[in-house]
Amino acid sequence: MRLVFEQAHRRFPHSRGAPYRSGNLMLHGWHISRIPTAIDNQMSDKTRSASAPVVRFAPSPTGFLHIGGARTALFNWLYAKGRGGTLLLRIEDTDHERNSTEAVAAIIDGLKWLELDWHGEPVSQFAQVHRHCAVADELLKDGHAYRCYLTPAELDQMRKTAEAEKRPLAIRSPWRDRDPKEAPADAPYVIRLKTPGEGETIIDDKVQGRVVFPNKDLDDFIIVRSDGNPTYNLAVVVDDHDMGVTHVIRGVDHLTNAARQLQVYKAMDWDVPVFAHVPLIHGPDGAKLSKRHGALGIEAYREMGFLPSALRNHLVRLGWSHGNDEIISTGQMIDWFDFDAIGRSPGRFDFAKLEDLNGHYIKSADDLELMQRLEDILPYVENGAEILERLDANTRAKLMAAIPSLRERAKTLKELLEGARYLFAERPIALDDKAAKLLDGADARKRLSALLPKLEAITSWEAPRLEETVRAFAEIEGAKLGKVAQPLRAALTGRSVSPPVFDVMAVLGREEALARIRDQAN
RNA sequence: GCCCCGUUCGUCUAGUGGCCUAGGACGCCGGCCUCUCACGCCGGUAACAGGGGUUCGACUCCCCUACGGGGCGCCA
Repeated sequence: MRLVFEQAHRRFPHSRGAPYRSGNLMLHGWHISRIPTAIDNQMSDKTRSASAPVVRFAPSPTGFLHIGGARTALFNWLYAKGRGGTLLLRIEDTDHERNSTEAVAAIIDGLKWLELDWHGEPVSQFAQVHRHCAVADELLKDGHAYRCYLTPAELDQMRKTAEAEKRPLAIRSPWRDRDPKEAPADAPYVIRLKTPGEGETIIDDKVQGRVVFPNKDLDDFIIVRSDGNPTYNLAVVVDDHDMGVTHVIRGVDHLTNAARQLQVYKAMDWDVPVFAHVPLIHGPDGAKLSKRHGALGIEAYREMGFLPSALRNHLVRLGWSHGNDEIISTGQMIDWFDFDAIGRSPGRFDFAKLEDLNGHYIKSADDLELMQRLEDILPYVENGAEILERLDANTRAKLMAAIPSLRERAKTLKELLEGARYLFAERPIALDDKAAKLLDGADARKRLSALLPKLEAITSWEAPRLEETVRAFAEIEGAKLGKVAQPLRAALTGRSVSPPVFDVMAVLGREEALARIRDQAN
């Protein structure tokens, strides 16, 4: 399938006049499709109410879905869901050299895991080159753009001069007003947009407010490269327009692009979408997210044992608020989310808070869902393979039975699994240092021996009955419950920490529990 | 360097001129509960970057400075 995608890229060389492409691409089981034609749009327009927003999430497939992208996707999704709108997914793959099909798969996988759905098939921006070029030609024809024959060396010189004079570089090519007939034959050229040069470009941003850019600072940016490929700033505008996008919600790093893109909208006389540029997310130290810290792929969070609901909750609270609400269900998010409550300053990703949130969601999750998620991450966690090996009908039932007591003390699925290890341990179970110490005292093992017959006499092996028995025993012994319960815990789990011992015994089952106690009694 | 944006407890934030001796959450510290660990509960620590204005009154409005961030590609 990957081949198909690569082939398609090859089939449409980056030169003018490549054949128009139709049909869809398949990749990792996902269709990457063309933007529907105008006729298709008319059809789907009927199903959309006039006021319902159309938003899009447009990641570039240069890597995995990172946390900032995930939040952008979430904001778009929430905005659409809350208003009966549509979320579209477009892969910005025009820079074929830096793209990878693995990245597309990772992004799609990440979105699916986060449970963010979109409408239709993901769209490949690259598949639209011809349309982008057609628009560029139109711009050229109408005099809104021009061919520029400036060489890299000349550009470099301009840059240096600007720097020396300490003024910003705003390229206004001499070719802007030159007669095209003077153009050197066969020389490579780029197509630049003829921008106003004077006045102001105003972005009325839903988050950033009214942002004014002096046009003198906006240069005649390139819309088509010398190899005939359209650039990003042209492609987004054309695609957003063709896809009927009404609201562009993306990171602030695109704010200055919005000013440039606005020039394209104006030149084409197209409706301008509503812009909302949301602040970025920083790493724990306040610095920009980098690969070293913070900028993990979304799948890393899954492997750390976080629930998508918890991640969504944390993500939405980063930069957006609804009064003092902290734990916000997806339904509430959808109802409440709007631009006016988005702040303008960047937030930091806080693992401690995510863990706390995750703990809440683990507590309230459905047993079956939890079980499923647990099994899902088994391949990725330490000792997971071991557990996976021993997971059969019997152990699965035990795990299921233990979940209520385990979930209370776990902040992540990983911790939950860690707490469940006693279920999978094989006799004689190994004691950790603290557990060994609990059984070290002169009385501990003796007590276990004395307790054994009482436990063996129990007919209904259930937590309340077990507790009753042990408590009565402790009383007769004149010992505090802890003096009996702790050695018991050590014998049953090999550790000093576990869910309540009576629950442990119940979950383990009569035979296994008694056998473990016998192993440690003298 | 130039352009744009920001700055409330350690962190995420509430706050839209008087309700603020600034509230919540996470974290941290203490206590209670207790068979361990958690949970839960109670209590504590801790912030309006600095300086000028405007106003009867500024966390809230304006200006400057400092600091932080983003952008300034034939990347997206």
